[in-house]
Amino acid sequence: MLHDQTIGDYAAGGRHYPPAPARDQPIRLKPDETIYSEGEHARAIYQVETGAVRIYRLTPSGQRYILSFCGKGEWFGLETGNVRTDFAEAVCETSIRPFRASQNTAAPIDLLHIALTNLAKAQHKQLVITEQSALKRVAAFVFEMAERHPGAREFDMMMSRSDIADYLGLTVETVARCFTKLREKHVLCLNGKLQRIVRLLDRDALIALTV
Amino acid sequence: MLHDQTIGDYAAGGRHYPPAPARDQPIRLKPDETIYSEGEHARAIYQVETGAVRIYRLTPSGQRYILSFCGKGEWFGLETGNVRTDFAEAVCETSIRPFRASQNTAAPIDLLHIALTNLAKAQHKQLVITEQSALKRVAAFVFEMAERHPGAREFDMMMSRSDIADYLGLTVETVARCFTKLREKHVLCLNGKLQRIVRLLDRDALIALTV
DNA sequence: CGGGTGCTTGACTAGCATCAAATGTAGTGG
DNA sequence: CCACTACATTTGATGCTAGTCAAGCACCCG
Repeated sequence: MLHDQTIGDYAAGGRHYPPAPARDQPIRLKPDETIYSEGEHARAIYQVETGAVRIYRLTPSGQRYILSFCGKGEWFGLETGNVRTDFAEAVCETSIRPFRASQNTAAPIDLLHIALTNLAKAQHKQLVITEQSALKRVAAFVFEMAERHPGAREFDMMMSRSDIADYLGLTVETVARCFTKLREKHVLCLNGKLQRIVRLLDRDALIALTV
Repeated sequence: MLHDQTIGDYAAGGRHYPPAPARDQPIRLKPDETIYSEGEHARAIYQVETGAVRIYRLTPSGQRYILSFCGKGEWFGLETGNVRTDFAEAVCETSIRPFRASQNTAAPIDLLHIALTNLAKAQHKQLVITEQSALKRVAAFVFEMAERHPGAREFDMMMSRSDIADYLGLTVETVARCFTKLREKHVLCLNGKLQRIVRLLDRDALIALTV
């Protein structure tokens, strides 16, 4: 009976064929609702169906640092051990699907592929962050968000300025200033009461900024 | 015959039981010798036996960014696809052991565990880098190096100042200034003609700096 | 001795954090 | 309908940190 086996267990002893998941019911979440917290026992991994999730840690000094945002189709919650090392929260109205380690039913989840994808994301983020200049980082962020809405004239970032700041290692003020710079350069427009709806005016200029 | 299968192949199609490795002969490397380069076909993963390896990328502007240093026992070279996305070089006299995907012989390699370990490393590094203040970053780096030599009075970092700078997203000058500050604070001594041999004087003070 | 390399130090500057305040929008209650 | 609060974003003024440019030092080797 594998039902109580945790994700961490087969991450640690991954010599075994990954147990097939039992497809659980999707979970609907309100904005800022917690999915799991640091220190908890890791029982499942998740796939985002709609909306977005933020994965973050709190430093000893209480500062929040957002490791990643997960959008539609992306996986999160895979840990090295069987204890959560970070927090997961819904950014907005979100629906996620949990997968637990249980008896073989359907096709097994490709945990290795998920881990490698997340690793590639984390490495790319390292480059973005150290690639100093606040404007570059914000441009890279906007580009990343735009890639999630291919072909759309406009899209909603959904994250607050402080989410973006904690993601990019900047302050809220600096992020706001960068957005106004991007507007002044006619790279994008911001709409919506919270100015989170982006309309890209000059995609090439945006890309040029991230280089 | 799986002999020509690449790492990327079973990373992408990882639903299969990881092929058991053929234990290849160790490779001895001189300082700065290349192990693989961006764009090459990924044929093997490696484990460090002695010495150290730097994994890095070059930005479009030609800047080097070091993603990680791999020390004794650590694995590198596992890619999402079958093409190298980064460079690997020996930092110093180094011996590594390659593992190729070939017919089942010995125990299979736990690729998932390797991927998750590297992911955890990458995430930790994100925190270190965004945790502003050059001194904190350098302190965290020294601590990381010290952890690789538990119980040793002294140890050789082996990396040059510019390696450290490219790893932490700082400049050589800033790194040097931080080391002198650490000396002034009597946290450590530096010995050797290249000032790369560290003697920790106040481990607690070092840890306090990284918080 | 001269040149090369890697580390350190100094002077100056640009860019981001910090502190503070203004703006805009929505919601509440009189 | 308007005053008032609450919240997120934006803007402004100022200081500090790390980057930049430049020079100096220590060591090694031909």
